[in-house]
Amino acid sequence: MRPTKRDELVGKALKTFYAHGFHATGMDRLVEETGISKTSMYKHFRSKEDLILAALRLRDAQFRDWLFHRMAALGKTPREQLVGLFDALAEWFAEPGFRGCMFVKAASEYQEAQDPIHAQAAAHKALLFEHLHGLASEAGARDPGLLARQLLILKEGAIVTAQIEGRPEAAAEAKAAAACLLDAALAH
Amino acid sequence: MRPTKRDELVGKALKTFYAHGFHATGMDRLVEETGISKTSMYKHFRSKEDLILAALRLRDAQFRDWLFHRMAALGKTPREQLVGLFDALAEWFAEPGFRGCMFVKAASEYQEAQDPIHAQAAAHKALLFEHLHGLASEAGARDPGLLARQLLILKEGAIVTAQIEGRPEAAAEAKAAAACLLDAALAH
DNA sequence: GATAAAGTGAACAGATCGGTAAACTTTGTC
DNA sequence: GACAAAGTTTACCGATCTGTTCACTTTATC
Repeated sequence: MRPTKRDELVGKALKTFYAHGFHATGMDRLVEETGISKTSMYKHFRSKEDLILAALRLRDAQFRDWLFHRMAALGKTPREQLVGLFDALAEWFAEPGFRGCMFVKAASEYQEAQDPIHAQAAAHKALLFEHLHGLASEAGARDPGLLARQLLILKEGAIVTAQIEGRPEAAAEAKAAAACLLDAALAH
Repeated sequence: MRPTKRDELVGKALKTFYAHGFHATGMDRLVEETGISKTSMYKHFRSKEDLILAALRLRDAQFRDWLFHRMAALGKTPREQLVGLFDALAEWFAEPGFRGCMFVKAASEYQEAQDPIHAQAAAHKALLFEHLHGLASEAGARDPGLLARQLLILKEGAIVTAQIEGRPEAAAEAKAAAACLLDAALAH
């Protein structure tokens, strides 16, 4: 099973949505940038919303896969992995195409919590929490749920800061804050 | 000098942009919701972009005014004021119309750093930093710049988290993390 | 009470929006 | 090599987008 046109479409749509936003990207622009006919697009997806949802699913899979593997590579112990989260962020911020978190943008443009697009963004964040919660438990944190949530707050804050202010150093600042939290949560 | 039509327009445009987003809000919708004629709008502002910029200026003034006064009321010492930031956030998150940070949304929809809208969002964040930097200095922090940046990262993360996941508790979680950072930065 | 500023409604550009229709061509499979 | 699936081009639909034009009415001021 080679990559189908459908996969190609979703992949390129993801890039375009990420680079220019959802409302700002029209279907005609996707035709130009992907070289795929509009008729073909609407054979795969009933609506623009469906295409956006597919793009977000792909992004979720790609991002979690990348992040969790990077964290595992950057640290042996659970604690080192949690710190590694912020080293991974630093690598991401340094990439030329970095534009912030796609799910924050999605939830930003589709604000109603009932909206499927917003819901999918929230689901992505929930999956990140699960992973960090597991690591915090393994690390022996006093309150692993709280620690995971606080680390995720630092993560979201660093991403937003890096994007708006163009300050990739936010990753290092968040990392230092995370170390402080870990010291307090893992003291015994 | 009573409130002019212009101020009324900017105020109502601000609410509509905040509730529904920038690209998703057309000028015709603003005509409906404000009751102000389109002709009149374009007499005050040459373009939609100019109106957005005016709305963001108003938001910046309103938000900083509210936040800094709330922080001052919630704490006497500089340290208490910095903690109060997160109590103020909790109050904001509990408001019915809470939709996250307007400037994050603006920078999200207008991603190019050169874009005037994006630049204005960044300017707002810089003003927040200035204020916190001053307080951190007064509090006697070892590295007041770093502390201010870390507290702002917590603030941005809490806002994004509260909005996407609908979890206003993020304010309290960020507050606990901030207390940990303050303990470490102010130890002598 | 005349005058000018400010605001109004309605119609209209020209472009773009999401989405569809019909007729045709490529591609892979048995 | 027949046949179906998948993809193509082209034109089109009605709605909406930002922005303009024009003729008219309200409002405040001296």
